[in-house]
Amino acid sequence: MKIGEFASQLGVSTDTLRYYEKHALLTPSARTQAGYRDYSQTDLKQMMFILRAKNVGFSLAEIKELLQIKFKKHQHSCHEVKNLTIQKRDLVAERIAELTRFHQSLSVLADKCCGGKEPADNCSILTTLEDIDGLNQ
Amino acid sequence: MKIGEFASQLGVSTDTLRYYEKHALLTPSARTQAGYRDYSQTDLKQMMFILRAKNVGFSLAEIKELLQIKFKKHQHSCHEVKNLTIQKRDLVAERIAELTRFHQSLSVLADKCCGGKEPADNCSILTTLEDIDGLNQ
DNA sequence: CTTGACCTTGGTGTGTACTCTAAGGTTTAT
DNA sequence: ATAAACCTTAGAGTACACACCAAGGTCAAG
Repeated sequence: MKIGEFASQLGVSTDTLRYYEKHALLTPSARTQAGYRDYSQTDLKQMMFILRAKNVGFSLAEIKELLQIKFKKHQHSCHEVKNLTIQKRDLVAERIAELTRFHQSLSVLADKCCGGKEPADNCSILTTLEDIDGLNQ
Repeated sequence: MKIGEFASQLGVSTDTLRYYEKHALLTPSARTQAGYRDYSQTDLKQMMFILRAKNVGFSLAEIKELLQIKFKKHQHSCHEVKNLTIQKRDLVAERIAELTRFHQSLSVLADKCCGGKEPADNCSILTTLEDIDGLNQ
């Protein structure tokens, strides 16, 4: 399968596939005589693995690690895989916590402001940001 | 106040201050005869405004907008300011929702895996990612 | 045999918020 | 007088995940 068909089957761009190849995530198993990339069913499975891993939040670098484990499963332990997963989950949790603090602060700000048509001279949002730390203790 | 002292008072780097100046967030009110940046108390207040806005999750681009409003308050309305705040809050909420989905999927994956020392040949995390969509419907 | 659709490589651009470097000028203390 | 510590500019590098472009080769249809 040439790159164009492969890409449209997966709903990604050909640029993405070349990018993944450059970063050693997916190298097509063959090339045609003309030098065209020739993707196989195995490549399809691997690409689906990559897309699923992306869907659960893994970065490409992390997916690369997962693939290396997947290629040599008996040289790696469940422990390793679970660790990667948990580390990622905890990182995501931290980010959620940070964004939640943002959300909270923004809600407080928004609630303070009337949101009317009048000039912003006494806008509570601006004055709160100007004043001595009302938000972050 | 020269840039070094100003920076250490605020807990930021001199690079950051030059960066903010380049991006029109904070231009020191004066220069010394030698061409050194000379920051005033007003600059200090403005920088604190910027840092507080960052602390509630605004990006530098958004802070720039806020500053432009702040400089000419009577030419802008509360409505504008509140809109910026609410838009940001909603964007943050979307990002939280996405990360929460990631967190959920990663938790499901982690719970499936024993995490033991045995080889990863039958690791549930890997097989789930290999198998036909078990996670994303 | 030519047109159009596809493919190739290599390189550049995007957005975010800085960080670092090089090559040089200034200030302060000894 | 000179060393240390500061300052200046312009420009390059970082991470992430691609998108876009140019110049050219290949392939199938009419």
